Amino acid sequence: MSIKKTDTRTRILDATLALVADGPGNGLRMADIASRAGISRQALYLHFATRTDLLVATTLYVDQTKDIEARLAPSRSARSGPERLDAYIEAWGNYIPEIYGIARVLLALKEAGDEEAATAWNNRMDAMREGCAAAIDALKAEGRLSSDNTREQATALLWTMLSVRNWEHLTIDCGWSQKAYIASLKTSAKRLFVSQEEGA
Amino acid sequence: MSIKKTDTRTRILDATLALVADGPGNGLRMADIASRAGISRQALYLHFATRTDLLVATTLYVDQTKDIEARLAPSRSARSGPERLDAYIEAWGNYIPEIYGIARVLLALKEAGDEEAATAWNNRMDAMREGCAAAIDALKAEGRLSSDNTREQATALLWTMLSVRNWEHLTIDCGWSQKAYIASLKTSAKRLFVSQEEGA
DNA sequence: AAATCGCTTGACACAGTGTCAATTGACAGG
DNA sequence: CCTGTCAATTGACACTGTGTCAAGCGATTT
Repeated sequence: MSIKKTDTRTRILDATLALVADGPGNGLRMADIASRAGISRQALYLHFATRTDLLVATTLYVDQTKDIEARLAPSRSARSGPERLDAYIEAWGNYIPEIYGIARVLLALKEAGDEEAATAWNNRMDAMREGCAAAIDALKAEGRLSSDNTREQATALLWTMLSVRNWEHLTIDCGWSQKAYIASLKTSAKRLFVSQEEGA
Repeated sequence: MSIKKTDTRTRILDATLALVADGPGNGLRMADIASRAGISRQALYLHFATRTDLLVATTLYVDQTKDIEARLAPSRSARSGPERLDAYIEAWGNYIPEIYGIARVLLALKEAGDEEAATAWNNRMDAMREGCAAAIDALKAEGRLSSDNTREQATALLWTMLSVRNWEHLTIDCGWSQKAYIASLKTSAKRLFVSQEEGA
C-alpha cells in the first residue's frame, strides 16, 4: 500500500528535478510540476505541504540519488595534504553541476526570506565546509599550509572559492568549461594555501 | 515646474534606498515604498512603470549619489601593477557595502528571470570587469603577471573573487569584518596574480 | 457490501503587481 | 475670474500563483 504512495511521490520528485534541470528553474510553478508528474495540482499538496517542502525534499532526493558521500570518499583517503585538496576540489567541483538546478531554486527561496529553505541550504553548505576544513587541516598537519592565512581564514576562503555561485559565475557567465573550472580552482587553491617549499 | 516632479521622484528613490538598506530588501513591496515616500501606491506608477524600473532607477541613483567614478580614480593613477591591483580592490571592495542593499534586490530580480534587471546588473558588472582587466593588464605590461593564468583567465578569476556574492559570503555568512575582507582579498590576489620574482 | 485510500474537480481566500476612471487641489495664463 | 493643466488621490478591478476546502470517484482491502 505504501508502494503506490511512494511511487507517486517519486514521480513528483523526478518531475521537479526534470523541470528544474532543463528550463525555467526560476519560475517553477506547482502547476507545472503537477502536470509533468501527471497528477493534479492539488494532489501535490497531498504529498508536500508547501512548495518549499517539495523543493527541500527534492534536494535530499538528489543527494541520495547522486550519492555525494561516495564521491567525496576519495578525498578522505588521499595520502598527502595537497592531494587531498585536489581530490576534494575535483569531487565537489564535479558535483556542483548535478545539483545546480535545484540549488538555484533553493537559493532563490532563501534569498526571498524563506527560513526553511535557508536552513536546508545552510545545512548542506555547512557539510561542504567541513570538507574544506578537513583539507586545510590536512595541509596544516603537514606544516604545508601557507602562512598567509590561519586555519579558519583558509577554510573560509576555500569554502567561498568553491561556492555554487562562483561555479555559476565562471562556467555560465564567463563560459569556462567544467574542465577549465576544475583545473583553475586546483591551481589557485594550491597557490593560495600550499606553502611553496623551494628550499625543502 | 519640473522641480516639484523631480522632488517626488527623488523622495521615492530615497524611500526605496532606505527600505532596501535596513530591513527586508527581499520582500520589498511597492506599497511599502509608497507609504515611506508619503504618497499613494498608485502614484508610484506615475513615476515608474514597473517595480523593476523603479529598482533599476534606484541603482543608477546610488551610483550617482555615491560617485563610484571618483572612488575608482585612484586605482587608475597607481604607479605599478601591484599597486593598481591593491587600489582597485580597495576601491571596489569598499564600494560593495554601499550598493549591497539594492544589489541584492536587483540580483533577486535577475534570478527570477527578469530580463530588464539582468541587463541593468550585467552592465554594471561588465564595467566592474573592465577595472579587473585593467589591473591585470597593468601587471602583464610589467611582466609581473603570474604564469598560472592568461590575461583572460586572470581577469575572470579576479572578477569572480570581487563579486558581490563573495563579499556577502565572507562578511555576512563568515562574519569577516570589512577590513579583514579587504586585507584578505589583497593578499590572495597578490598571491594568485603577481609573479614572485625571488630572483629579480 | 462497506470502508478506505489516492486522486480528481471545482471553488475559493489571499497577497502583490499593474491598470483604469473619476476626482481633487494647486498653480499659471489669458 | 475662469479655465486648463498637472500631480496626486481614492477606489475598483484583472491577473497570477500559492495554499485550502469540500465533495466525489474508482480501485483495493476486509
